[in-house]
Amino acid sequence: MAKNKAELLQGTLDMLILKALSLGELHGYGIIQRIRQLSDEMLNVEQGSLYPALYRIEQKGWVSSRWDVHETGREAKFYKLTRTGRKQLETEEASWDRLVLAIAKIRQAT
Amino acid sequence: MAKNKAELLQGTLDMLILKALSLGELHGYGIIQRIRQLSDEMLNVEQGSLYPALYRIEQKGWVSSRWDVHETGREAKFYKLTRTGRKQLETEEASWDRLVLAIAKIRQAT
DNA sequence: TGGCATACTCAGACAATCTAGGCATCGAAG
DNA sequence: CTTCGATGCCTAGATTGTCTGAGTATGCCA
Repeated sequence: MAKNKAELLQGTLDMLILKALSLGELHGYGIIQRIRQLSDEMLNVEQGSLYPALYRIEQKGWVSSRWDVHETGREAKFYKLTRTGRKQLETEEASWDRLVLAIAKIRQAT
Repeated sequence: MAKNKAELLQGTLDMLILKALSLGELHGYGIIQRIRQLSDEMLNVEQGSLYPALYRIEQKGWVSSRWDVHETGREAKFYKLTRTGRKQLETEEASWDRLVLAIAKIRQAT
């Protein structure tokens, strides 16, 4: 908050990653690009944030990964949403909606 | 996130405190109650979060405080939004709106 | 050949919140 | 009258998540 650079709030990154992967298997670097692009450049995830988050998320079983070569001939680690991950995404989206609603209520108070 | 207890996201607390105080001078304990009440019990700020936050916010000049006795006869420290604090609230609300918008964009992607 | 975008990883710093205590007062219930 | 919950303030420490900044490596293009 308080800066006008695209900043994340703690706790939203997992949801964004899961959402990005819900649109299809992707490698780490691609996740960053997809998030940036989908948010109209408003959100920018740093590599130093993403990879630890991916590791954390994989440990929890929400995504699975495999090394592969993509069309450009380069190697990359591809991440895929698991069934648990999809459920988790729904949970996090619901939490997010609740939070947004709660804050909206407070904001409209006079 | 991920728990269904009322949880805060880092970065939102300052905004909530400032918003609560924008409705009128109030003491610490009252801020907690006001936030809980306005959010329909969805948001619950812990004392251990609030008081350090108030201290931080006062250092930044966004609120001023004074000890006083309220109608019940008890002493309490009353906090009041400063002019800078009011500006800060606007800034934070704008940031929040941007974030909500950005995440909404990502969420609606198919 | 150099530089840029791509791609992964790790170490360390930092900030904000939470847990879990401490202290004190007041009113109501037993 | 004493105990207990609600009110009210404060602090220490742990935890967590994100960031900065660094390193490594590949492929492409000028």
